[in-house]
Amino acid sequence: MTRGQDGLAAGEPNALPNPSAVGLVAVIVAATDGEPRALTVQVAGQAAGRETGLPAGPLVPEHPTLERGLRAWVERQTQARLGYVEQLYTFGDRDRQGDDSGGLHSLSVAYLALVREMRSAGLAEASWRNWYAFLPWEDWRAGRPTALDEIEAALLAWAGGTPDPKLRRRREDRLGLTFGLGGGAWNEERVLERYELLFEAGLIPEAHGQTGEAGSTDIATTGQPMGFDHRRVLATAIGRLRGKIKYRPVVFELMPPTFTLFQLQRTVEALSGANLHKQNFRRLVAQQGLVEETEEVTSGTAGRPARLVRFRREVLLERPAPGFRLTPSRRSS
Amino acid sequence: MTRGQDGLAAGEPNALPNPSAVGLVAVIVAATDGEPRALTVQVAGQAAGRETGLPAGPLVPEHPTLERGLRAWVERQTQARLGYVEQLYTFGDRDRQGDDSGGLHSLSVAYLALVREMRSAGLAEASWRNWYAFLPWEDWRAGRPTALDEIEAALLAWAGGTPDPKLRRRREDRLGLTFGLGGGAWNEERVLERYELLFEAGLIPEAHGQTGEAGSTDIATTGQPMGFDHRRVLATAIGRLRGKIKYRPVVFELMPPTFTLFQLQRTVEALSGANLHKQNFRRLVAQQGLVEETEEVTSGTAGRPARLVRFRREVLLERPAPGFRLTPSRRSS
DNA sequence: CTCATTTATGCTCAATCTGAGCATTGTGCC
DNA sequence: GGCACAATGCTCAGATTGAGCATAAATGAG
Repeated sequence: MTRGQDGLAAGEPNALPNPSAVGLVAVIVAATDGEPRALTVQVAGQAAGRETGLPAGPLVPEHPTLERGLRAWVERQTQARLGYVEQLYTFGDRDRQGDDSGGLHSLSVAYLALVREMRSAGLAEASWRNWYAFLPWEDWRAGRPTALDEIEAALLAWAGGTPDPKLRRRREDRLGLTFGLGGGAWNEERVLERYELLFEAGLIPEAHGQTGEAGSTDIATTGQPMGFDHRRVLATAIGRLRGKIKYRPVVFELMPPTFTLFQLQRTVEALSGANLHKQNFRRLVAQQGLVEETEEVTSGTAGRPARLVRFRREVLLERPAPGFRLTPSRRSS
Repeated sequence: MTRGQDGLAAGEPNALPNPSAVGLVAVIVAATDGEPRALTVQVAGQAAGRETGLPAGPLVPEHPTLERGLRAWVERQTQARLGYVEQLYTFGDRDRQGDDSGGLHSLSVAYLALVREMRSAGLAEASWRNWYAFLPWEDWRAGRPTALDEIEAALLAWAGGTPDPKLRRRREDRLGLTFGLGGGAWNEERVLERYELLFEAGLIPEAHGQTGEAGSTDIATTGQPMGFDHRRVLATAIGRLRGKIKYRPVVFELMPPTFTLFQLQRTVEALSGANLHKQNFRRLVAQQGLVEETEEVTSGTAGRPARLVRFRREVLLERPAPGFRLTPSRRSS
């Protein structure tokens, strides 16, 4: 098992060679054409065959800092400067690791990284995938996701499927809180909680047999599975990012040097999974002073040409570094 | 080095026995009489003698989940139900671990826990300490901390102490961003960034020699040191908690079953380190529906008796689970 | 060339939300 | 009784928000 100088070996199967080893996982996010993408790799699955997963590998003590090591590795893989890197969470569940053959604990330290360009040059087995392929119920941009009809039915059945009235009540409460069932609102940040609920309810194939019930495994409804519980990591990343853009100007790390306000809006919408009121969005960006105009305007596209703007890096040094408040509109179909 | 059944051994020196081991660290927070406290223990210092630190110990694979294991351990130690547990961060800097004798990487997974009662029964070497003893510049409740005068002077000297004009500019920018120097505002959430800046500037004794400069080490100014870079963990916890109370009703985990609105306000102020406008605070709590009145009122204290209220647990199931927006007032001296 | 379509941009308006205070009401204490 | 100290009620102006209306400036179909 010789490795190069990389701490993380992306293309390789990431079955942990040493059960007590610590691993790194990265959710590397880009946004192109208004779609949110995550870098995925093909890994050796638990069963035979290969399956999709996130870039991951064992932690090697090459760099003085976890983040520094991750940064260097990702930048080499994606040929892109990392605009933003954030530690997400350290997962240590023995029952969710995928391989718990050894009795020893193994940890995965997960990171979120935002990149501007999406050339994945070199990396043969890696590809950028729309992240909603894995979590279809999270995309409300075209209105309520159709996947939710089936999901809700299955969840209600799951909640009602227990004889214990107290447990049933608790399950129903969780449904209301996470999926907005029973009059609650959809909170776009509760991505992880929704995934975990589906997992418990047996709707996630990765849970194979761990939770008694078995439900629909239609990929169009419950999304494409990933190896090693990596969908949980992805869900964590999306939820975190959706929260972050509201109070920190991190979206700009995904944008090209100059862009139009509408492109910016599309990107924010892609991340948050909801549509925004256009005029109010520009007003927000304007008064926060997040961007400055360039001389150029777009051309060739449909509609009136838009002015190109660029991110005002100075805002990072100003006030409580603002982001975007998200307020869904009814612009959807 | 026999240990009990506890994954974390609090009273014991936590010099990692195996340099590749993963450790847990916990910031256990309580609030009594309007003061924020953290549970501390005495540990064997890097040099001779004992010094203060946070409860920590090696991770043992006893529980299926990291959080579950930490929860069980803390509850046993503090004799209190943990209201809230949150993973903070995983620290992996080789140059900050305190002992980096072995070449291997060692990680510390840090957790934040909130407890209601503060009986630390049993635990001989543990004690609750006002967390501002370790970070005196973070407490603005009695007005601008006097410690800041000296700190600012030292920081300005540090920033100006480099010949490279670009580096100097960057340092000054960071001073403005974190400490509000040069016209910026004080952002109470940037606790960690402030600590790290002081660390870099050589004002933190724990940095002994790692950063060239050596500055004031007056404890009243730069706070009481901790072993193993645990002050960084504490700073992370405080910053995180200060952010959290603004949008999640976590303060209530620190309150007794019933309390007055003013006690609640005192607790929020203790955590955030800033004073709030009283009338607006109650208005906020009222319209958010965070509490419900009880029959009882206080007596024996100075001033008009206050109505006792209790937390409405139902809000956890309602809307985007609100917290407190903090807006400092000028009530301070 | 003209019109329908599409996107960009400017502006308005009412409903809230916020930050700051003023005023009044109860209690324990001297 | 008069004070000091809290608890509560209410007001008010300014800023923020959520929703639209209206207009301008391109492209592409016919």
